[in-house]
Amino acid sequence: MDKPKLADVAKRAGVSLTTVSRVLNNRGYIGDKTREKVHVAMKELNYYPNEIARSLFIRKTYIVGVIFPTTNNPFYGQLIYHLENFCEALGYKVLLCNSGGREDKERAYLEMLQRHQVDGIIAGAHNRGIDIYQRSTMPIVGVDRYLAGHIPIVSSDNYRGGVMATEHLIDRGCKHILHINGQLSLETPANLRRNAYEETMKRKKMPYKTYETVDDYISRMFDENPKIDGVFASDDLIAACVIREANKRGMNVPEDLKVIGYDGADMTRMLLPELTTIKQPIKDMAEEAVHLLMNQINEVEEPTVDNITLPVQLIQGKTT
Amino acid sequence: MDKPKLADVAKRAGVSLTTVSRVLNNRGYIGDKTREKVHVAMKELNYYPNEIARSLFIRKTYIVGVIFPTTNNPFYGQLIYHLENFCEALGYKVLLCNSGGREDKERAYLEMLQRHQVDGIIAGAHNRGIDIYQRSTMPIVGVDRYLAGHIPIVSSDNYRGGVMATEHLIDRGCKHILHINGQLSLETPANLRRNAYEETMKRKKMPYKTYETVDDYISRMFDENPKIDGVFASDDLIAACVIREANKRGMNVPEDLKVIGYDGADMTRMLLPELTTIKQPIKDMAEEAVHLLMNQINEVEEPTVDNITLPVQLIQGKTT
DNA sequence: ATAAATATGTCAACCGGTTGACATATTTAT
DNA sequence: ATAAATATGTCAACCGGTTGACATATTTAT
Repeated sequence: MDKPKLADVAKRAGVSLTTVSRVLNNRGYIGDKTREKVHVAMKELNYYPNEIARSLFIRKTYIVGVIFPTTNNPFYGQLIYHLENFCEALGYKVLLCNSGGREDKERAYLEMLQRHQVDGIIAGAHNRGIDIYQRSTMPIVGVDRYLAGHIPIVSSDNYRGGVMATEHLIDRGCKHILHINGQLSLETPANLRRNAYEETMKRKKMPYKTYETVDDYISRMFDENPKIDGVFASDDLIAACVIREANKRGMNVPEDLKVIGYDGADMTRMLLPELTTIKQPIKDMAEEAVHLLMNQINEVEEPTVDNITLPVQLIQGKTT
Repeated sequence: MDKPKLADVAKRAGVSLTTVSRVLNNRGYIGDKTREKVHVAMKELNYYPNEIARSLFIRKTYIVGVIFPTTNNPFYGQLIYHLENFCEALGYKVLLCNSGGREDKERAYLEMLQRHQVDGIIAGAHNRGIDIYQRSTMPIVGVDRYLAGHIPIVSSDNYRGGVMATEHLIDRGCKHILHINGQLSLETPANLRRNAYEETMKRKKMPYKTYETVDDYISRMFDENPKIDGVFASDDLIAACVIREANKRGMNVPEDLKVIGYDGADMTRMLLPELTTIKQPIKDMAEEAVHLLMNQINEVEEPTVDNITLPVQLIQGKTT
């Protein structure tokens, strides 16, 4: 009743262990009839080779660890979907880690992944100061996160996106544009959106102010800025909340208030197609991330940390 | 430069392999100073025990395979998030499989998971006729999918939800209510929503018709039913598309057309809070699925297939 | 003072595969 | 006719841990 093993297959097929192994791995000489016999035996026994045993010997698991805050989010959900797809296409499996933004969980996951001998890690969940990233010599790629000096990053052109969003609102006639950003302490390239906003406003000699997503930042923003007529939200979910709050306060979008979001994930665009947003090339980012990781895993040249920045795109909706 | 192994730790700490193993697994007698020495050596070497080797011996991987169409969807994204969380809390890791609705991929994933010796599988991606489910004796739980006779299913009360949605539209005064459903061939408990719709309409002696999500079903629906004034969509994404199309055709929601969706995932409710919907208890479903799986893994009694059905809830928005 | 508990060690077998060395028998090519 | 290629086998070592049996030395409890 135990799982059949290679020895069981060999016995049933009337051949040696080595022969079965040869059939399995397609190496050495094997006659057609023998190969057939082995296959029949495997089928009859419902045999699946034990990858754990194989992994142990070849010292390679073909598993990639993927650490992000959560799959329960249009951006990450889509990114992870594509990451998994690209990995799968190359014969790699994905161990999913939802850090939920908690440093202790991220740390625990990193340790777990090392114990599990994953071949590499793709992460975008960094809470500063996780030294494992520093120490690690394992292949790692960061998505939209600075993890450690030697770890390459894939991100989209956040600065350009920030400029595009801000200039777009200005072009549409907004005079009092505010920005909402995630926590500055996260040290992500996404902070460039904020820099872009602030520098663009400065250049245009317009007043600017950034709110961070803490507590009741949305109602505070409205209360403190009665003349507000434009909001650049650093992601689409925030933009949706801003629109909701504006409506609650009797403001019409886009007449009284123009709102532009950021990310442009598939699901967001399905559910809220009217939202103007800066669309990140999520699929391309996933592809590049997997590509960079594979380069490291297969030790393809590149001793240089080559960060990759992909272009963004303004999607004109009806909220601006 | 190779990864340190248990023998390296033993040598550095000046103890035997057995002693290190005892420290690692907390068995047998170990003195405090010895334990300390071993820990120091592990830290100095940056040693992580090789779980692959351990798994091979104990014949258990603490990995659960999770197969769903995609993480790029509010419902599955949330479900998978919670599944991963509950697994993690119990010391299990998740191998993520996005089948993309393709039978060949699902089949390949199932085989891969068996080779990888996962302790169990949670799946909700079934394209009929995957015999591996039938043959398998491995712990499996289905979420909203009939996989095989002996595989327990977790789902929400789809029939009740269908009745609630339909009666709600009737209560709001709709006379010509249509339903949009996924493919009937999928044999999912979600088909009960359709049954509920059709039976409720029949009971009320009202005309009914169900469209399946193929080709340009939405415009066809509008074209073929000029008097349409209510739509019960079997998920929120479809509902969003219906609303968009209605607006395009100059119909106002909810004045001219009332629309109710299904699922009520977190992200949908953030992006489209005005949508009336039937909310599934996604987190609870995840919890039950993991619970049922653990029962199987740990061979807790229950030879009976106990399917679990959880209650749904109507969320009144502004689209009905 | 002595038995029991504690602390550590050595040794060998095992988990389920892979691989290289070597042997031998049968085909195939020149 | 003979060398090379093909087909299969046996054997042993290995991947990096775990575990049980057994031995011995030191503490602790009665």
